[in-house]
Amino acid sequence: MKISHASSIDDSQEILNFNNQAVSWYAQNARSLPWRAMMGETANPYHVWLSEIMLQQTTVTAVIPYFEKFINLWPRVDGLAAADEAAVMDAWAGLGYYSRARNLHKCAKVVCDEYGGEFPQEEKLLLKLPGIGPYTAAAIMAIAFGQRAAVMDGNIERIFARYRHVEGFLPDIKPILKDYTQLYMLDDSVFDPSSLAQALMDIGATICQPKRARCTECPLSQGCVSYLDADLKPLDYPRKKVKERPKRYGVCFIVENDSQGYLIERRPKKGLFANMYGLPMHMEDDEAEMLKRFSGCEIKQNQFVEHIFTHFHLKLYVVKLGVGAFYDLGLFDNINTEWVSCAEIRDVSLPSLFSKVVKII
DNA sequence: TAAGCGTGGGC
DNA sequence: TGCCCAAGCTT
Repeated sequence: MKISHASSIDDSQEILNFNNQAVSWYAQNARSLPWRAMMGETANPYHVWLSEIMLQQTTVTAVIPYFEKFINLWPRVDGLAAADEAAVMDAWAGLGYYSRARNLHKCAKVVCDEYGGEFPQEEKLLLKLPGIGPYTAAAIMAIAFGQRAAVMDGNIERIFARYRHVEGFLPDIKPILKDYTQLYMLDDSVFDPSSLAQALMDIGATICQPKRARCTECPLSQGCVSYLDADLKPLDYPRKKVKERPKRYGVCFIVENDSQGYLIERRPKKGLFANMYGLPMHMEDDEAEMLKRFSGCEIKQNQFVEHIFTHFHLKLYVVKLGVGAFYDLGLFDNINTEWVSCAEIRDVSLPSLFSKVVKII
């Protein structure tokens, strides 16, 4: 049996079953999360928005402590808008994808300046806000405001790729999967869009997982093509094109000064670790060339940290040297530097890469 | 359009 | 250990 995504998708009874199964399952199995309004509670749009931004490409486990921290520091959006950008960046340190923090702060200001501190209840307007893209706008519409929206995150993509057996590779098949979300996520007079969206995300996170599919526990299995068809395996979908991760090399400089401590850098507003504090560093693609360039500063073969980014693998040598020697390397131009004392450096909010470096000092 | 952008955890 | 992965957005 082979069902193409073009056939028999007008089966309204099947779609109704899908919705019924998902929502009933959610009523019994919803995860309890700090930002989540449970049955009978009213959703807080600020909490929904903040959590959705933090959860972009980030695990629930990692987000929870940061969400709590932000809500304690800034219980409402107007407080966040009034905060210094540096304070927001510092509170975000360690969570990754730092442009999210900048956009979060910008977004809070727009919401306060242009919308009186209330998030607009229109998807078009939400999409214009910094850091809010198609997924997040739809999620806020559904979860915060209970309105129908085609919510499609990685979980929901995966569920529909398996449920409807969509061949082809991500991201090519995204438009097809998007069509399915619009088809299946029914009018809000029939099912609560908030429950439905969160149901699918919980099912994706706990049952229909990327590397494991607990199909016998899945409330959607009775309609799932790649489960029902003996020739298909749910785990094969969605297919993805694999990209290789290049290896890059760098040197990180511990610049000490007896009277003033360590040299740190406020990084540029764009690029890696945008706008965050860091230690002076330099990266290159070729290891031999880089070692040659810095042959003057006695790089030790066993003094390095490794760090895996989404798009490259970094081996970062760590070198101690004095101010004069550092100056002679010619890296000082365009670097926005500050001094911190030896005691303070461990208290500066740093991206995890630099925290690793500080630990081996 | 595709590349750039972090981090910690799971297997 | 090495690789994959998580509630994507921006340029």
